[in-house]
Amino acid sequence: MVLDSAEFHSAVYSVVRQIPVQKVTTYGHIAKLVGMPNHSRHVGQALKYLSPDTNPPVPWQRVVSSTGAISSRGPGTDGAQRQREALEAEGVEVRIGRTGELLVDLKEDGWFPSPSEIQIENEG
DNA sequence: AAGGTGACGCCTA
DNA sequence: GTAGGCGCCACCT
Repeated sequence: MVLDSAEFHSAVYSVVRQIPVQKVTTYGHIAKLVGMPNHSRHVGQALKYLSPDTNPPVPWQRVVSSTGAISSRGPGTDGAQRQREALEAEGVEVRIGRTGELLVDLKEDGWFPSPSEIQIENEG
């Protein structure tokens, strides 16, 4: 498996598509599920390179960092806000941290299946 | 070719 | 509970 391959991307997408509504998981856990536990950053890359018209859709809003924080994507961008709105529209509670960070409760809404509980397109 | 960056995560003070 | 440092590796300059 090569990191920047279509294979890697489709593996990531197939996992993300299996996140249930009103649940969230982390970049790191997805990395583990696709068999590359030290490549959480590349999970973010794969989502970043998603096109809006990807079909079937990939619920990228259900992926957050290991602390439960929604990644800001840098000061001039609205990605974090759009992710918050998408999550709240699904019924997921999003809190605001002291420094204005958007936080979800991983204890309550986290979804961390073992690899055997999911299907990975490339391997199945 | 070389160095910096990033939709991250873990370990240590 | 918070902050800072380091590891990670494809991509961009």
